[in-house]
Amino acid sequence: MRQSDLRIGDLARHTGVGVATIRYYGDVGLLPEAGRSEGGQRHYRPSHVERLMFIKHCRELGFSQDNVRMLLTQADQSDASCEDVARLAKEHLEAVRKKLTALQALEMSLEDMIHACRGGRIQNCRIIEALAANE
Amino acid sequence: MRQSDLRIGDLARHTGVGVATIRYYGDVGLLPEAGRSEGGQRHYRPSHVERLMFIKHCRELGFSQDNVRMLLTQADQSDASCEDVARLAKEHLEAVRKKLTALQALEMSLEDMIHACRGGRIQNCRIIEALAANE
DNA sequence: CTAAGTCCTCGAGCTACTAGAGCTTCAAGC
DNA sequence: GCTTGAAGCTCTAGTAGCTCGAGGACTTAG
Repeated sequence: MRQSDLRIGDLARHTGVGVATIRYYGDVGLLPEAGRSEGGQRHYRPSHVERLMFIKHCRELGFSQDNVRMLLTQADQSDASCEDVARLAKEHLEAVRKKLTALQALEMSLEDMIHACRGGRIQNCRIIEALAANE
Repeated sequence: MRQSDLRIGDLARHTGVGVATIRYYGDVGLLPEAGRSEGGQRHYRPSHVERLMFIKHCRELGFSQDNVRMLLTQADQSDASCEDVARLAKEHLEAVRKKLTALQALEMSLEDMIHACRGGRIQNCRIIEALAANE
């Protein structure tokens, strides 16, 4: 274990990623396997910090694990064109926009339902009616 | 099996809910258990169609299974006040709005990243840079 | 009676973690 | 050197809400 190495808890504090999640990322191959102490405890190099932050940012932006994997692979090929990266990002943006549209529609429906409700009994409740409607 | 009863496939076609999903709703108690033929095949009454449509609408509006369960319970109490229903709907609307806000922020971040990218190599890629950034 | 279509159960798989049980290792203080 | 408490380890299972597949049984038209 070198001076600059971190134990899993330190890495967690440095990055804001939970200990269990870090182990999980190792298991699924997002984060390269850490070195081990004689007792079996993981120790991480500074490169792990960078990589984990990269992963964290990707996840915060909503990229799936598979996409993160691709982005990591790309990030390692410094000579390659960044075409694929841009495409991935654009596709993801498209997906986000679709979700936004869907959510907005949903927001409106809910608003309508709620505004229609004037209190009272279930049997006259507009919300229940709306949910039960055949169309 | 009465004239008006439906087999699971018919119910699926009538409601647009998949066969496996209908069975699943039965298993988890959202949809009351169907009657069975001598050979063990389910047959559904018209009331099942109504209930399933109700569930479908709820799910389309993004209510969780637990919330759907509550809404169903309420819907059955025609004399009860619709207060709880309205509260549930409002809470859900709030949750939807929060998601919307988060997604919009995400959309902007992605847009910024994508606009910053001018093509070229990974080593100069602004997207990768943004993802790798320490802050 | 047969064949095609539909249905049955049971178990596993999906995403991306998260929590807990039961045990071991590490490091600081005495 | 010893103790002790924090932190680490592995493994299993659980979360939400379905979805799919295997292997077999039922149903119904011809």
